[in-house]
Amino acid sequence: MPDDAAPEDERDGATLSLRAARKAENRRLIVAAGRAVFAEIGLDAATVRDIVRASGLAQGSFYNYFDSKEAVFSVIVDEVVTPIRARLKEARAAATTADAFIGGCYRACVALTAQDYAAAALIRRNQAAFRAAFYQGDDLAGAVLRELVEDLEAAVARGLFAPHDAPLMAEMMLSAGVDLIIACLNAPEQTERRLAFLQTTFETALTPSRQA
Amino acid sequence: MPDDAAPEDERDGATLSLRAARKAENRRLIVAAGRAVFAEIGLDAATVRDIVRASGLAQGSFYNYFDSKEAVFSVIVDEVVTPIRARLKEARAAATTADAFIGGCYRACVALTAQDYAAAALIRRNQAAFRAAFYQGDDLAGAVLRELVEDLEAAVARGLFAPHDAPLMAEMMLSAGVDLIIACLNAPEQTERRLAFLQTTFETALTPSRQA
DNA sequence: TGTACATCAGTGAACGCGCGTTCACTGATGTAC
DNA sequence: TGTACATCAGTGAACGCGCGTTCACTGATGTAC
Repeated sequence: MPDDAAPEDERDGATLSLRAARKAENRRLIVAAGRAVFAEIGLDAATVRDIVRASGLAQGSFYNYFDSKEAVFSVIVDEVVTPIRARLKEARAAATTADAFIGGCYRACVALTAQDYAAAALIRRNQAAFRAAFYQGDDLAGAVLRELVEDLEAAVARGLFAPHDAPLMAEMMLSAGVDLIIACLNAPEQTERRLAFLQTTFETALTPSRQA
Repeated sequence: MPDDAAPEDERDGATLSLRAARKAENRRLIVAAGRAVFAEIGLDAATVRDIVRASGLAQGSFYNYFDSKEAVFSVIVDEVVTPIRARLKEARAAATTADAFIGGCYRACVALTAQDYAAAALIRRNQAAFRAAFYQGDDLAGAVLRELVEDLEAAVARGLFAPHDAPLMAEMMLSAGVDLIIACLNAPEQTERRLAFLQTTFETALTPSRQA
């Protein structure tokens, strides 16, 4: 059974041996091929052979790196989610107003769509898998939801938002974020309108007392 | 090519001939089998043979009724969406307060989950397909979104809600409805909490002036 | 440094399998008289 | 009503295909001396 985690052949900071470098490179090829295939036809429809063909390697090589297409997909989900997660945390930590908190989150989503089209297309084509990844609490992707809950509660504590059901609010905001990414990919010209709508709606919902 | 629409062999209200009755019955068997299979393993993973096996018919019979599993799925989507659509329209038409409008919609979603477990499980397992069906504007399923937009705009006109971006609000409410159905299937004990949250949140967002 | 052997990932043909779809045949149902 | 023929949906074996996975073989890389 191959190790599905990142290879750690680089013996303590030394440069990689030729062999280890090749392994790392081939692994990258397979993951990149998986990204392309999953973005185009989705996890369910994709086959191991599709990925192998797209990678340019021989059929048999795949199993030196992964046990299944699902293992590849899981690596890709982590790669896509990690930067989003970082940017979201950052945006909320910097927020001193409700406006900045909400707008920062959604602007980060839009930025992803603009900067990494492939990742956004991947999310669109594998919506259910990404939603599940975001919602399940245990792994890295689930952390996105967990951290949003924490940040919402902290924001309530320091008076940024009115008290509310933070776990459910977080789910709703996250779901709206996924919808936003997909919608902006399908109709980029509506991006600003959507951002404005989300900002107004969640601000109104989260700070009812300040509204007209 | 078989007709994928409902069979109309019943010559103008006369009782069905034996043959036509058998055809109708077999068609029903295939659709019912499709419901079970799609709910369990999803459209993508399902095969024509899975459906045939579940129906009890012979392999070859399938193609007397449908061209593909997708054709079966599309019939099922219509069957599931039609009653939801009717109940939603009804609930909103009867609403004289913002509360009743919002609560009525989501209570209708929950009622579906409670009364037709199979349909809810089908939506959960085929989330992407149902979301797409709800969002695309042309067919029956797309009508759900269209009608919600109309009803929101009418509600604004008669002063029930404050003015807002109705098309985007409708999308968000619909998305939250799908999430609600799935969440209530996964954790029925949270149903009331979720209903209360949606009601509070959307009422606050839609009638900001009346909030504390 | 050079040589000889050990290691290990790459290769692609080959396996068995389940798939979608077809089609000649059957037999029940419908029709004409 | 009864009989003879026409119609048409049901049947399941059979087809070719692409799939996941394996494995004996190769040859480049690494190691020992």
